[in-house]
Amino acid sequence: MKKCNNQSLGVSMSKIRLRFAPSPTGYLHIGGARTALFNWLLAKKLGGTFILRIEDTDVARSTQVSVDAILQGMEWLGLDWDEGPFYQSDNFPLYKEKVQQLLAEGKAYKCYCTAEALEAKREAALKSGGKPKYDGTCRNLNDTPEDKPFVIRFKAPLDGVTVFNDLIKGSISFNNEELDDLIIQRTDGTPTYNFVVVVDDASMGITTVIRGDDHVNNTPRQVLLYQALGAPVPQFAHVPMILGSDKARLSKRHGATSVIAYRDMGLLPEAMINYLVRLGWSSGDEEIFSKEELVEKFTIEAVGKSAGVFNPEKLLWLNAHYIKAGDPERLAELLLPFLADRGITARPAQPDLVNVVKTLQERSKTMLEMADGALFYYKTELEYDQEAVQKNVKPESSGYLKSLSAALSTADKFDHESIESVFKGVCADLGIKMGQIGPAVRIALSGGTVSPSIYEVMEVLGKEETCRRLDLATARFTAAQG
RNA sequence: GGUCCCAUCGUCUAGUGGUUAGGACACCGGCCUUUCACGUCGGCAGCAGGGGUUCAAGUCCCCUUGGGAUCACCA
Repeated sequence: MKKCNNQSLGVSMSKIRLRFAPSPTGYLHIGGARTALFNWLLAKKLGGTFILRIEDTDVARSTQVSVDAILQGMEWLGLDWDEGPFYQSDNFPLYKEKVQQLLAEGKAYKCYCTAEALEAKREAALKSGGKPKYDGTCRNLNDTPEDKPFVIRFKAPLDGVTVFNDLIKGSISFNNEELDDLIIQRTDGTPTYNFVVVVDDASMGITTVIRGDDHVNNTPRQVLLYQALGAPVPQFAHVPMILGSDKARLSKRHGATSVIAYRDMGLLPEAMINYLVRLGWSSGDEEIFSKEELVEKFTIEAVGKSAGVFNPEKLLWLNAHYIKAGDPERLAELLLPFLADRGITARPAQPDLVNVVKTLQERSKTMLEMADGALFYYKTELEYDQEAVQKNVKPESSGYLKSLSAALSTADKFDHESIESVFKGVCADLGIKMGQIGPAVRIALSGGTVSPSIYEVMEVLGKEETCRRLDLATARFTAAQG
């Protein structure tokens, strides 16, 4: 067992509390899933608490559909939470109270500037090369026009430096003069994001905030807010972004970005977890990690600082690995919906799906591929690949198939070994080599030139069905050759 | 543009002053083989550039370049 460093020891002793706080304005995407995973892993590793909080203060953009999609994504990945889901929309009274507190303490003020005026000033500043920050017009207003609409701004310090030690990126500092007086309550009385996050993280006792890189610039404002509220400042860990192959931020252009879309493409959740964690984190030269191993080995300090490019090929490789290593019974269950999409709506009795899966595990990169590969087993009437027939079926093929079928039908056992020995016996009797009969047999059994091993297919199909397909092909090949 | 962050093969990464710069995906070739795969063996390929510090720099410092994030009454 490795020694803990002081930092993680300190965290674990104070019972770490983490949260994942997505906003319900879309599905759970790759980046969010990884952030959730890192939170989950650290909570599990340190015996802490993982909280799910839905950031729905933007009532206009938040939807229940998105909430459901996020929950579904979390569930698929197996990222369960200890508390929540909490909804920020349930906490409006608390935010109101905290705003009043800051107002009473002179740490916030009412601002009567209109959005239009602000926008104009911002544009002017930008045009003249200045900074587009709030100019502080209402900061020291004496006469307050009570009848006009207003927002409430946080009175940020004008000078000094705000520093925080990021668990991933190290020390990050900002000059306070770069920060302006951010709005904490809108004209309509609803609170804004930066304020709400702080109030919630403080009231929920969050000790460590793991979130996307895109929040680093918000962090100094939030630190200031914690201080103004008299709350302890949590530790921060900003995980780098995930980029597309063009090094631009991952988006729809780069293919599916919802984790559920990957499920529908035939990915296994353990492959997704494994891929996501390795994108930005590593443990020596290891590539394959079970969740249990991750819980044991993961540390937030080992997460890399730089953005990573999403690589679908590697994801696919991991998926192929987990399919190969997976439990056939479970894979059979997971295969059902993909078969249903292909017209096999009920779980077929014959041939046994688990046996079918076993023949396909080593040759499927996705469950979707596996479903495609499984189809021929369940077709009563195969369509032969014409090109394959032309190339591989010779005038003598029908005779070979007939002999094979006859020999097979008298076999007392029908396992891999006995099938092989009968097969070889037939070849010897006919004085031919495997290559002279193999392709035609494969077409007879599967309809094409690509399938699992012939012996395996025969075994799974069973004697009766094997002979039926062989006989059927004999007839059809004969007919085709006239 | 301001601010903040980042920089090892095409990609994900190991590396914490002394290494023939390691692994993985992808790619290429050999082997295995009744097909497709799996597997296996081998190959290609990298420290962005420039200055320092040091006996010694991928590793420390500075600059340049490049990339990203962010500058809302969104989150």
